[in-house]
Amino acid sequence: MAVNVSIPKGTRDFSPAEMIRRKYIFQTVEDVFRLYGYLPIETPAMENLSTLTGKYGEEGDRLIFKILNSGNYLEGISVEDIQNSSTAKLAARMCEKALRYDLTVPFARYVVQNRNEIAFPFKRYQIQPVWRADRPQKGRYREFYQCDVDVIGSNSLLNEVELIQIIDAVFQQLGLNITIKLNNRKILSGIAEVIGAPDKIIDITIAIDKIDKIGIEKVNQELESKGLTQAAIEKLQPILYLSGSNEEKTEKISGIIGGTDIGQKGIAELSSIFDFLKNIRLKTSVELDLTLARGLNYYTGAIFEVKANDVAMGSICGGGRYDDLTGIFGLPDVSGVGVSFGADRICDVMNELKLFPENAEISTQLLFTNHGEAEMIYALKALAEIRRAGISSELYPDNAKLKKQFSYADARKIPYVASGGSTEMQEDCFTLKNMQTGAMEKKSSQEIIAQLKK
RNA sequence: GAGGACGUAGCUCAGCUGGUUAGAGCAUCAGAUUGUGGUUCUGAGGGUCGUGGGUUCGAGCCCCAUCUUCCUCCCCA
Repeated sequence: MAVNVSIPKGTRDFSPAEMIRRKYIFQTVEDVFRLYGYLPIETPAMENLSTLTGKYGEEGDRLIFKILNSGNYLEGISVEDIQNSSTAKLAARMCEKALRYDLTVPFARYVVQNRNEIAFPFKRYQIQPVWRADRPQKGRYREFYQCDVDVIGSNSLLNEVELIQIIDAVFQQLGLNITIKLNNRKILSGIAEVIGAPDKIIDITIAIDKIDKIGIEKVNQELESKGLTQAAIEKLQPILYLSGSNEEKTEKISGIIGGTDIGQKGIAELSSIFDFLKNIRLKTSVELDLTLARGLNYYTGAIFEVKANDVAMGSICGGGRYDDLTGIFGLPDVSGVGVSFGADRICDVMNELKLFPENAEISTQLLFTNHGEAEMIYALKALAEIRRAGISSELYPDNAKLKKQFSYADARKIPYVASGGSTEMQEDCFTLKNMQTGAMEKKSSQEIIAQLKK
């Protein structure tokens, strides 16, 4: 036997049973996207490395899978280059392509490249795998599927509201209890400005994002280590302690950062989203969470995150508004907003909660047993007839022992087995066995169709 | 990038303070039963104990290295 075969770290094979579950999620998500008027696109698995670098922050750049140039990838690189350049610089010279890290940046590139053919506002969805050179662990893979919905070319906050509706609809259909967390980058910028550290916005947001995990003490320590003054940290405290209803929180934060232009804008956006939501019946609660930061650099307005209520798992859906992502590629003043559903994590959560229907993997309804040449032709005729009636059915390919053929039906959870031997051939019928009850009855192919159509 | 745990049959695992030929359950295949599965009984196949090195008369077990998987941090879907 055996060479030791395996697949790369953080990647997975999917069995038929798993694929049925995954397809169920993809189908649900896609149906909702279509219902809201979004259209599908796909982009290549690989992009030019330069398209991707610099969009995801320092950490993100490190996690991009790079593709070594074909041919002599060392061409033009000297020993001194290797000794003196950073690995990132060398990688840029040896790798002009990379695997996509998310679907938003390739989408922005697509929009810029096809701007003349696109009718704005452009509503698209995209369900494809992405790759990250991260260290795998629970709910974290190196290859995983994102299901993105975005609308680009519209500043209206209605889009944010629509995305919240989509999130609500998807998870309601999947039967998952979730919480939608909402925040706004402008509010975070306002906070940074008020406490006199506008350049520290990223450090601040990353630190306060951790408040649930590591507690206020450690957050303050981290802020200090990032070079924030004691006075600034002091000013930040009431914001970290904020509690109450969304309105109460909005009011309090408004009192603190309402003086800044950017802060005021952020609050206005947030309030108008909440105003919209009052008129819509949602099953899920939307919660203002000022500690929600999200690391991706390109967000400028609303930011979303969805967590499953009953399972410990990272976010299963996230996104936000990006005002200038296309600007980087030469198409300024086009704002977009979108969210991404993490299909793999959703699948993990649903598995843990046993939310998948038990008999989802039943595909074949009827198996014909095989008794030899003449009987095979006899069965084949009926098989074609039954398939024309839309009943998924198959004929066992080998004249094996019946025990084996029935075991196969059993293993495949096929509910009915039809046998046609010499006796049945004379009467122009089959013996149909109900595998659950064990009952057997002689039936013509038409009667079989009638029975299984029920 | 930092830290921790695991690795024995296709799968889940047992294997005593180091001691003959490494076990069990499930799965697979065959038979009991030559046109009827899921229950039962009998039998069979399947292992360089993750890999490499070391200690020892002797290593699945101890030591070192390495790889993998899982988990935590960082970050994220």
